[in-house]
Amino acid sequence: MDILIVEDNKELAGLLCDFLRRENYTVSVAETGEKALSLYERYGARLIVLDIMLPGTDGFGVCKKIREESNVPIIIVSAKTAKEDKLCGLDLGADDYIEKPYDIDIMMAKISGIFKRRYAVDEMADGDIRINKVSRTVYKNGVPLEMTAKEFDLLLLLAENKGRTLSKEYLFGQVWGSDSFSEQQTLTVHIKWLRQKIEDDPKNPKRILTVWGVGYKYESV
Amino acid sequence: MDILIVEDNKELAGLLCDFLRRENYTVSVAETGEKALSLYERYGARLIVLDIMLPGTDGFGVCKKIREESNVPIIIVSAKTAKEDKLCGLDLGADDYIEKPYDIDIMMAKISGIFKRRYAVDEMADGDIRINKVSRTVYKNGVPLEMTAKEFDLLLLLAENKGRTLSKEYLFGQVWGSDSFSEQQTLTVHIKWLRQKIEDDPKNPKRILTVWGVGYKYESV
DNA sequence: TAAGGCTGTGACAGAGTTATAATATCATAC
DNA sequence: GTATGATATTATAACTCTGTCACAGCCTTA
Repeated sequence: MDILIVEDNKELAGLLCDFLRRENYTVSVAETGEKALSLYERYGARLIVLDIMLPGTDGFGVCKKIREESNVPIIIVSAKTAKEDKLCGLDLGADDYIEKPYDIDIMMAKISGIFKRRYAVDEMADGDIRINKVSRTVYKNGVPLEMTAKEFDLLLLLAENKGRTLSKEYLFGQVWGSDSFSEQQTLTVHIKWLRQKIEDDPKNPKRILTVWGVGYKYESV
Repeated sequence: MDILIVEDNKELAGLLCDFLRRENYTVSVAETGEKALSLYERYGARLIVLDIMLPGTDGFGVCKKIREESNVPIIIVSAKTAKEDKLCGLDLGADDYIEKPYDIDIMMAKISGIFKRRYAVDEMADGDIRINKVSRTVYKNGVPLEMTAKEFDLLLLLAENKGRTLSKEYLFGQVWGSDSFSEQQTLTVHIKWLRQKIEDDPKNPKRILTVWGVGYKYESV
């Protein structure tokens, strides 16, 4: 499981849950401290969003318990805004202390940031293609593809501009870092190699499309 | 170096610096983005406290540059309180975004928390490899491996950035503490020695992988 | 439909990068 | 001062990447 939300306000929990699932995280919700601990015991989590005011064991207690055995990132969320409460939460080992009500975009950004840094995931996905910028690996249906430096740069540039036609001059300038564009062929050859690696049928490219007389564009399958 | 403060307001920087030194952190202050980057390149840091409004390259630029090659914790501190600025900072990979003026106790708690979670971990484990930072020993399937200082530093750096491709320049800068990078070969030779110790089959490395034209990365088996 | 320009393909060689082994230098402890 | 181990350097080998070319095939336009 990716994220465990500990929150007794069902509406709030549901909202965050929806946003997270939309970003493809797997999420569970616990409404009491006890449930949170047992869920964490059984299934673990890669991040915990923890409310302080809970029936039964409160958030501080949950935080303390979890920290006894794990460094899993914990974001405390609370309507308690007193400095003492924040210090208490931080001392107990929470990674962050966010005041209620919070902005959902900020929360999402913090969560995604923790995942990126902690689990080294900075990926863009498009259909069965997944491009991991941090490790510079490309996956197709989960299978890693060996990419050379130039191939990776070229693919990333195209994929980040999905649907947009990029001129050959532009592509060359960005990837080769030069405006000379001496050899037109160089680019077409690299495009060919790229297609051989990521297209199902390199002869009939579906992802990296030629735009005649202009350049190339990346499209979803 | 433990903490790099990037802040052009000398008074503010001095204050934080004093508090931190009282807690026995080693601290440096950079007053511009450029200085920050060159200091980080040369000496590294275990945490960066980064102001946004700086003369020259602003904090966002510094953050971006650093994130291109490192997961070092970054706390952004700024008088800019707009949601967009916060999102921008978080998107660039900052661990936290603290508004100015901030409470020094909260800041100290956050810093100490980051150090505890991130560095006060005596051991890190990854599959059958266990790295003990205190004794500077590496275990493979419980069997201790003799590591030289350089080998250990290199392995730890790679392992702490698991999944992230680290450039040769960065690796050299961090382990050899120099930006000269005079001798490319030095690094490759040490990589080879490392592989001989921790890879099952040093000829077919599965943990320390070459990223052609870029550098190396550590991956779980 | 034919011509001309644009793109795709396969092969190859050279450039550049990395791996390896051997040797030299340095620091440290004895 | 010597022995030892760690580290740096060097030379060479092995390998991968990249750019180039020639030619084939395709698209567009007249």
